[in-house]
Amino acid sequence: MKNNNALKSAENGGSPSDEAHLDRVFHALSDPTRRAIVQRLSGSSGTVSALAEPFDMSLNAVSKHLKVLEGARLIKRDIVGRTSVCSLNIDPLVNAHEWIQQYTQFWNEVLDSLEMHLDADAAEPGAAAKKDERP
Amino acid sequence: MKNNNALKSAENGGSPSDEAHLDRVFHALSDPTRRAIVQRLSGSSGTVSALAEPFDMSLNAVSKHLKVLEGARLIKRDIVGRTSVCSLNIDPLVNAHEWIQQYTQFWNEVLDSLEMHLDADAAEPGAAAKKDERP
DNA sequence: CAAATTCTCAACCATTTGGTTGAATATAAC
DNA sequence: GTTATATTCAACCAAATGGTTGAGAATTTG
Repeated sequence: MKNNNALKSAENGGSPSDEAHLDRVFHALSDPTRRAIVQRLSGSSGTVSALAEPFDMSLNAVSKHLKVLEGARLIKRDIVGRTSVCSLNIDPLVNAHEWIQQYTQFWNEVLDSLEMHLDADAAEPGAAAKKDERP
Repeated sequence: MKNNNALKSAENGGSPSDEAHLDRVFHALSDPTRRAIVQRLSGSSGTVSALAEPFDMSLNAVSKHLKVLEGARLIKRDIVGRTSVCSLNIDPLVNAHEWIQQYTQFWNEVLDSLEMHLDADAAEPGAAAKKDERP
């Protein structure tokens, strides 16, 4: 198993009534503005007005988006003076990631083993694990 | 890089006006009924009524959910006689997976390298890249 | 052909969503 | 203390969502 750091943190802080939480996380990610905010916050944290600046909508609209992200626990806020600084929390992303991986992983294994059998140069066993070493 | 099969198929068939497609995929996954259907279909394909059977809602409601999943290209339908058989298409799942991975991956690397420094038995360099080879 | 099965389409309804504007709150600066 | 800045709250609105029921359309069965 890899990525166990994130997995661990997801187990700890990331499962409050699991299904409903996944609802909120996927819903939060279903909007392009909110995905852009996540993207932006993956670089560095920022205040509400800084986050709102690139978007062609009112500050209030962005504030609402931030509340949706906060509801999904994708961001946390630190109140600094009169500004509130938002930063990314990847735990719910890991939850979503894991949910999706249940299904992609199985099929990737099927396809990988299929390709292992179809590949002409797959003579030595165990080649499927080092496929990307081929330039 | 591994799992390049799914990555490849995602590049080919999975990017039609990318952003809007991600909207639809994440939205499709934000509903528990639809996630259950995806889960169910990951086992085997099924007709509309077979898929509707476990749920406490009308057949029509499930039909709508299937249409949402179809709109996100998460399922495809094969009309067999008077039944339509739905099956899973993981390409959009891989797209979503990749989007999320942009952010989880970076932090996993940070955390992994942090753990590498904290772990007592992390003496040899380059260990972070082969963590999952450890049984 | 008639009847039953499988599924979609259309209309309707309550609730949520994503946006707006305007007022209110709290902190910082003058 | 007054004014400017940063942010949220409240009300409102159009559109989308998730569900319902009832009427078709297509296919299989009797």
